[in-house]
Amino acid sequence: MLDVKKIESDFESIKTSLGNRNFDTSLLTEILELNKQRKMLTTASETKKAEINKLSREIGELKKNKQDAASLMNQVASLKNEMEKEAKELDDVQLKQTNLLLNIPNLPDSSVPVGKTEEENVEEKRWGIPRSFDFTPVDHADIGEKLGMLDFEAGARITGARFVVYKAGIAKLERALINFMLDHQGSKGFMEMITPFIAHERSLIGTGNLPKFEDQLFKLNSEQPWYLIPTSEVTLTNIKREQIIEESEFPILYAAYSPCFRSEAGSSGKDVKGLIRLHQFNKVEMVSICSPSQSQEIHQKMISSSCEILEKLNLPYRALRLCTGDMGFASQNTIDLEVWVPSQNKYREIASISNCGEFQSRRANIRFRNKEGKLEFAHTLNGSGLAVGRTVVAILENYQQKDGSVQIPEVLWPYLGGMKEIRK
RNA sequence: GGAGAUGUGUCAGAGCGGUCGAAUGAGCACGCUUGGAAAGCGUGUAAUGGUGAAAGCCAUUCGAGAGUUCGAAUCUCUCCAUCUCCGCCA
Repeated sequence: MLDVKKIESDFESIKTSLGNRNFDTSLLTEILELNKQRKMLTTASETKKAEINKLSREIGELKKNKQDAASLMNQVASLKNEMEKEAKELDDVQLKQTNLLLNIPNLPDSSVPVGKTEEENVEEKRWGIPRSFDFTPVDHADIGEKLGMLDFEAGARITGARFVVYKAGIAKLERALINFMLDHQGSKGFMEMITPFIAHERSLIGTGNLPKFEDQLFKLNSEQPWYLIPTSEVTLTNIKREQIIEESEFPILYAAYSPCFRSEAGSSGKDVKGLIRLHQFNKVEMVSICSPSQSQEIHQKMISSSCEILEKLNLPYRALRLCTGDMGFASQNTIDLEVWVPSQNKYREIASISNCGEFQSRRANIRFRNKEGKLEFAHTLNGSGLAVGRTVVAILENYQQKDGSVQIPEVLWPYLGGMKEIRK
């Protein structure tokens, strides 16, 4: 959430910034207008309330002395009437303003390239050389199905399209990757966590998934407004919701494995085959909560940590700095990692690492006490480390053999009881 | 799921419906004291919003929300969380 005071004082630059995100900036004008009303109504109703409070004290005095207070009470009654009307208007205005604010994305950092679409993302790094095959590489879904270890039909039978059943060797590979990734992140100082996989509305507002992106979430049919989490970024970040943190605890570094649930509304026809786009997938996620002065450095740390995972797995990848038009709602600066997918002959997203600045902590009210003893909003960051299903895609495809078997990256051998390849 | 209890500031813990943003401890900060420290003494110790150049003033906040009342931490209702007992389970 943006600071209204900032919108007031830096109106033009914020307008440009959000324009670069393809955002309809007329909302900003509306917010300023509401803010004027808000201030007026606040002053008006508070003045009346002050008067009422004063009279009430006088009434108390009179009553104590057994004197007649009827005329004062009449005065209060009529003041109260007006005050309540104004207070109600104020509530309306405030609600409207908050709703608008909750729908405004974060401001891109000055280092973010300006651009309209993903075409204008900037490649910052390329690592590894895509393998040249002496046969035509098969896509991962076919590899998995031929091995009898990825069962999309069973997934559809149980639940529906975009669900899968992992079996035997590939199920083990998925589990091994989770463990490997958590161990790696742990070695970089990220505390391993297990969080709920269901979160309530306030948490999802905190991270920016609500109110704007409700159609991308699975909502439970429960008494409480509960949702399946789309990523454990939600739960990890909200661990500190409404909390005041001592600066000495910073930087907080968390890592968690969780399944992620996404409705994928609006993506019909995209990546219909295979593991790339499922309603449920596994991910290891990193989250950091830190002070503003630390956040850039932590961002870098998270990026290199995830890069190292790909390097240890010997998977070719590239890093992109997302342009203003392609960045996520809550982010002010995002690096995507894309892994090489031979069957598609291109790089596909496998991680997204974002610095959200104080955008989320304003929504979730995550604050810390700085050296002067004053309260300040913390910075939050999140990043994949990594998407596990897509890592399986990359391993199956990049390590496939002509006979349909798949070699296992050496770093995973200890996680698989010494198993070095997957074969039927 | 059933029964009961509780929810106050950084923590512990008071609080007759009016002068309570809230006693008292502890903690913390500063000062005095001391060769230095401890003890002792003194002072200070919330957030958010409005207004103001500032000092300040005003409003709101005692788990959350609604209500009763001229006036609510204090009364009523709903919800949430925690604890104890019972039931049911992984």
